[in-house]
Amino acid sequence: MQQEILRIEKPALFSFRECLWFLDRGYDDCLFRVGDQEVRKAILVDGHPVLFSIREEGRDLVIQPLSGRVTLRGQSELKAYVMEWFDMHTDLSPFYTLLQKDKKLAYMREAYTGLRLISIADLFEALSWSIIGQQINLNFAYRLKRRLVEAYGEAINLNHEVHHLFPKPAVLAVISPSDLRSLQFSESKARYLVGVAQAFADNKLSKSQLQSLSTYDERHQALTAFKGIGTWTANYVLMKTLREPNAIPHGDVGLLKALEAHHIIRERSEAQKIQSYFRKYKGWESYLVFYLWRSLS
DNA sequence: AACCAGGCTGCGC
DNA sequence: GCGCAGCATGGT
Repeated sequence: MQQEILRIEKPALFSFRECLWFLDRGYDDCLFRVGDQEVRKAILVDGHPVLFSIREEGRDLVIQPLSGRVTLRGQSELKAYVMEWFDMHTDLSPFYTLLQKDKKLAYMREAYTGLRLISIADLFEALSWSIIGQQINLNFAYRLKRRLVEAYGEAINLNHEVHHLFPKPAVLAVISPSDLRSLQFSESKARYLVGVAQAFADNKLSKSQLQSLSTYDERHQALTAFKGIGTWTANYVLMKTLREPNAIPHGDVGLLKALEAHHIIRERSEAQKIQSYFRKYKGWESYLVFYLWRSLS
């Protein structure tokens, strides 16, 4: 059953190719598949699993549902999802003006033109992913995520390809942390993950509840109240899911590495220097972090 | 073979 | 309030 395609007009300073490049930068992410000119992904739309592809066509991004039934409401939901995934609402030009003034980073304007801060729209997925990624190298982190997703997530099969959705909180809320030990999660990491899943299942934590808080500090605090969510994780999620423009995952090893590589700091302990550097990017801190991450690949 | 990876908690001081 | 070991495993 071929379904109706959806179109989104691309904003200025948007490069689908740069976004795809970032998605496919050498890690084994199990939640989408990047092809030559397109990406395929499965998500829950209007309560139903839907597999879709995104490609470019002239001035538009074209979304093609590949399996699953998309209702009329689902269509606008799917469009909204894609716009959020690639941060298509933001006007990047103020950020590029700031970059231009920065001798060390001005090259990024040309090198990464149109790269958008790729989001993780789902709060539970973002928290799980950042808990998984704590302290270990990214290859290992992606492997852990794949094991978790393949063990507990729904799957859509199409043309001998399996497309997974991230597990629902309700599913992970009722497992035992020791079940995750066999996937090579550490004991504490397994506890954090199940604990967060239970918080979602018990409705003690949700994206909308977080969004209803009025200040950054309140949102940050609401997150760090849970075991396993420290300041790095909270800021990572505020950046990737809540799209806080001034979120900085302080202490992030990748960020520190990139700052060293650009001779912005000499040592990783120079917190003051980092703070004053970011002051020049007020309102665009998270974009700066994202572009610095991009520079590592 | 140590040492570090997209950190965090719990402990001792 | 601050420093530090321990965590599971892979890569260098």
